[in-house]
Amino acid sequence: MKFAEIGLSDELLRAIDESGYDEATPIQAGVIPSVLMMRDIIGIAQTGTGKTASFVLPMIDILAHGRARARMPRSLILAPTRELAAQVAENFEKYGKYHKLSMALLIGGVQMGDQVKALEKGVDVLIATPGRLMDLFERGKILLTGCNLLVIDEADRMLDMGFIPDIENICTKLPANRQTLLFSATMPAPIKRLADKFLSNPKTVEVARPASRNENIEQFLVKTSERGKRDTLRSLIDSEKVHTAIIFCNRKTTVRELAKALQRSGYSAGEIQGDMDQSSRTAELDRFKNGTINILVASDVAARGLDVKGVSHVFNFDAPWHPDDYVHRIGRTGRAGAQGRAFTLVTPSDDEAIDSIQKLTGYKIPVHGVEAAAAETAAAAPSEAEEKPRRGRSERGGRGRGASKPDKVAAEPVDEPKAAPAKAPRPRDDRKSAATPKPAPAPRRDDQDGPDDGWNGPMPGFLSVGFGS
DNA sequence: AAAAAAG
Repeated sequence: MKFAEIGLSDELLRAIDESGYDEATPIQAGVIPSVLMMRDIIGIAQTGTGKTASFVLPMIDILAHGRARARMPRSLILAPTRELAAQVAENFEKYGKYHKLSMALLIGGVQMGDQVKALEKGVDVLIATPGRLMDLFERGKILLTGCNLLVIDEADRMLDMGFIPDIENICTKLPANRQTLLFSATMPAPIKRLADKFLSNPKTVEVARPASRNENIEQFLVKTSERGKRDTLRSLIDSEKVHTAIIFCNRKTTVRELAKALQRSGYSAGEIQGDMDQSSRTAELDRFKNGTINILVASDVAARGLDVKGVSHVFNFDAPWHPDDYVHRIGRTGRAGAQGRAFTLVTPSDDEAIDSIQKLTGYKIPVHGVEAAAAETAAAAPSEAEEKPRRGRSERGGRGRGASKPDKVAAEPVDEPKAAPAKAPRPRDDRKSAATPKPAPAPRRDDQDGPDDGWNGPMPGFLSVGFGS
């Protein structure tokens, strides 16, 4: 469905057009008309499906008329992390450029002064993380009685982070006859209860089944050892022709150490994790988005919802403890129709985690063959001083259970690589390693995602075998 | 087991 047929204003259509969009995604086609008719919505979708625009666009038109009063925001969007809140704000700026809507972004980690000032002037759109919102509310800086539109974004993540009581609290402070939109990638029971309690006669729009496999993402397990992880990762990065990658670790300390190690090895890498102050977090994310760095080492702060265009690879340096996190992490690639590859380093102690991931997704992730061998070589002759070889040790995972069960064979062929558009060339990465010259990064569009935002996926020239379970 | 979010 075309945006022009969806019932949006001309000014908005112009902004959409200038952002390079024409066709609405399924979630947008399902949600936007109903929001314009003032219905409550339950949207079951992950980001990358165009979910954010599905509420931002109609909100801009709904809020186009009328005027905000001091301390009385007209609408409220709740997001679980600061980065996601900022991302929503960027969308309002992009699509609202022909409207004069006022907006405030209320997130922690930054000075309150500007936020309070904006509130005093009156805002049409308030975008907030729960903590800072509650804080300012309790200080009497916000009145929610005039807030007729509420969006709860990434509700399942809010649940994971223990925000549900806050959300309920906030809901009771809004007028009862408001419009409420709730978005969630999955629908666990507590979220259903929340929806039953605070939405009236909602329309449910579902575009991707939770934990269903995104066919655009090729997944692999890479067997390694605790000690061999860094070398395994480096050889993977080198052999994979990485354009842009996010590397997930389970711990903030691991994030920091790995980012440093990669920098020392000459990679153009940065980090993002919750112990960094907000300005560094934002700065690192910007460097990644604008191509100054092409590798971002991250904690799960970046696992969900983060929308960076054209991420070609996700590496799980650590297998995530919770299977849900796996789904969210790999979802940072293969977005908006592009192809992506996701590699998870597994050590023998990760068997359980991998089991539960495979159970959740119903997909047996093939083992990547070549790198496992490379890891053993690497472990026997580490390139970095801190990685002492430890000999005479079995690198075999799975306690031999699955080793004799090579059921799945060849990796699926990569789909026809899409030609990348030749505009906005990214800065080159500056790896110093001359032995393995990096391919020039594909050009990248920074303004939006889109199906043409691809890169040339390498054809895997190896066999994969099944992982024992 | 960790991370995130208020400070």
